[in-house]
Amino acid sequence: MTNRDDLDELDRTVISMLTEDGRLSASEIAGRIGNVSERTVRNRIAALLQNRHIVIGAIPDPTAIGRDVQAELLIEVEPGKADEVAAELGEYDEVGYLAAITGRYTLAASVFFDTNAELFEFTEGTVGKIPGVNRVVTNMILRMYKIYGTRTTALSQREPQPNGAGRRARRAK
Amino acid sequence: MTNRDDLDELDRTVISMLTEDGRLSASEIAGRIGNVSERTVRNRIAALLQNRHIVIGAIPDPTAIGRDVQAELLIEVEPGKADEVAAELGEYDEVGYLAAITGRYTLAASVFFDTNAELFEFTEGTVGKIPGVNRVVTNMILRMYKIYGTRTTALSQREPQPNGAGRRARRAK
DNA sequence: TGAACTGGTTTCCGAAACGGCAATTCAAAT
DNA sequence: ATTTGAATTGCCGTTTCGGAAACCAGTTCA
Repeated sequence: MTNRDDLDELDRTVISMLTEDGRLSASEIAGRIGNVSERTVRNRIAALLQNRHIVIGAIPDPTAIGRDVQAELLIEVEPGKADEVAAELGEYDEVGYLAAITGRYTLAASVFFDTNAELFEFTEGTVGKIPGVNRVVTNMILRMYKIYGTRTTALSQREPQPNGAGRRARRAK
Repeated sequence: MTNRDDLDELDRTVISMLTEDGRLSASEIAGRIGNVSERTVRNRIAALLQNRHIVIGAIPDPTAIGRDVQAELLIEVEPGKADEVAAELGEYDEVGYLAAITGRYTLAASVFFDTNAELFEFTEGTVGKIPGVNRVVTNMILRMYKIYGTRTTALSQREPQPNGAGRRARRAK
């Protein structure tokens, strides 16, 4: 299982660096920190991933990839069935965020679709029919500012990364 | 600026693979796809990053790193000031998610803190005092199931990644 | 029609990073 | 002080990366 509270200073430093840029090399990280061998950093990263303290992944800007229909769902679930319903919802990769909360509703979720029809089908046809779901409130997301700690285009109108090229593709294979 | 709708099939495929594992090598990706040179994949990735279509980063499991106090904020903002307030809130890295929504409230946010005191200080001292903010509703997050498309420990009780070591650190440097 | 152009793709290459292994060092326990 | 389990480190062959130049369409313009 995942242990908490067993992260030391080094782990936290590594995590915060990787949060900024998940593709940083171990040697780069070690270099910035100092007094740590590049090999150790590599070990730590491997362990962090292995224990699922972190996950390294690409976070697409939803609108940039065509998922233009975004919504926040508030779901009222019959008492005692939250975990169950959540497990079911978690299976859909259109669900980007899902949590149990206090207050009027039981679950809060962020969902991304290509079309309104798909969203409707999801709320009505899928969520609404899960046993234990008593109510589903849908609030459309008008603008996404930040998504998992990462600013989206709505907020990041700053300079592009000082990275590689900036060409765009036209022909696919 | 960030262009949308200029992603072709290859881009989407690459993105979906990187979403699963942000550390996949270009050659690995190219290999799985076929008919594409490893170099091209590398070019595409560079472009995707450069245009901010995607961001690759480590996504820490909040509870795993000690951010045990998580909450959903619903914020009512004076008409016309949503962007402004959002820009301000987006600066805080305790804010992991932020979006403008339809419905009773203007903004929805997910925030992570180490202690209740910090959360309180944030809602009362920070958010509450931003000009244009009329109301702040705080719902505690009792359980996080999924965070940016990635299942958290609450849902991911499956096998660890077939990765490197599983040792744990004890001594920091 | 064909030459110049443009922009992505591909190849090539040296430098850097990675993964596995074994030796080493450290800290806690006896 | 000795033992012991675990993390750190160095080493090495393999893989991956970054840069530059050649390559190849499709497009524009004479």
